[in-house]
Amino acid sequence: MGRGPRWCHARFRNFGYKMTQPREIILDVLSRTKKHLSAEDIYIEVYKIYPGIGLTTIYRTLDILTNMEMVSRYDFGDGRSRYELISDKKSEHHHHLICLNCGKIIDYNDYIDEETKLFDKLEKVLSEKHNFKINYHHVGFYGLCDKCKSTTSS
Amino acid sequence: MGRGPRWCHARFRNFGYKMTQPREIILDVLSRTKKHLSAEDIYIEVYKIYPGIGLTTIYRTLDILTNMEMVSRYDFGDGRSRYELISDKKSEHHHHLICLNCGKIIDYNDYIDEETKLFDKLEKVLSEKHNFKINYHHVGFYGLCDKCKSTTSS
DNA sequence: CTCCTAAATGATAATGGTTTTCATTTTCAA
DNA sequence: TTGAAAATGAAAACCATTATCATTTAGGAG
Repeated sequence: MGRGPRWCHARFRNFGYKMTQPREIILDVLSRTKKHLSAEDIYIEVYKIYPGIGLTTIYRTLDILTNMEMVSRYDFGDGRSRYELISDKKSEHHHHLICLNCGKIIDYNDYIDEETKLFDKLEKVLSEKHNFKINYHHVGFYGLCDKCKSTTSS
Repeated sequence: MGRGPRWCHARFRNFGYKMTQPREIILDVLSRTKKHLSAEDIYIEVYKIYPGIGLTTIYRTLDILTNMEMVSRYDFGDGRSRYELISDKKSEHHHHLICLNCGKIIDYNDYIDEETKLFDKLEKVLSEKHNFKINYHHVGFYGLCDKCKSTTSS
């Protein structure tokens, strides 16, 4: 997705939105990380550059970006949503390992071709069978990471 | 999982929990539905049979059942968790289609064998590669259901 | 069966992420 | 440059979930 500010500006326009400084900075923060940031994480980063920012604007911008399909929203079950810029590169498609103890998230794309093949087939079959328009899918493996496996008593 | 009250009672004991009437009723409600109930949904159902019930008990029991791996908790992104009794029958293993507009959830198990095969392999590879103990995985397809597809303007 | 203690319960209050409200500021096309 | 629509941010509201705590209950010991 990272085609620079020019491209983003046009895209915002196309969706009937205006490009503003807060939005630019939020996009910038998202593009500079590989982590899965929460709204507050993003707020803290944006605040360093633009202290006038309000948490509300973060939420509103993330909603817009999600609707524009520039950002994925994930619910990993820790009570807050996490956001990730969608890459335009197919090679960066990935899914997640989520640690139930510490919340650590690992991206993986092993066997992604096999997965893609199966999921393409599934999407086709399911969308026809249930007359369902599928926009995207989420896959997550939940468990205990390296550290928590040895630390946790459970 | 539905091996009757006798079996559940023993299982509770084994985990150091006591079997109580609220817990029995909650299990009963869960076993009588194929839907993906929220805590409040469950509260409403239990209330019909046992009006003394408190919402706190629903949450606590669901936590216990989740830890005992008798129940799956899902976050489909609508701001509330949903719960589903885990079946002991392999044939009832399934994943979900979630409507982003109305929240309708459809279970599917097409190509579940192929999926299982791929996921078993993935779990093996990923758990070794990242030294990660995988407990379970979630797969969800998000989009618009039959009705919402024709209704929604977006 | 009766007691006793730890566990469970439920009413209430608190928490915390997210959304709404609304007066003010900003964008951008004319 | 200007004006109308869109965006912003501070504050309050919302609402699912969790913590607190006094009371009740389950179920093993005797």
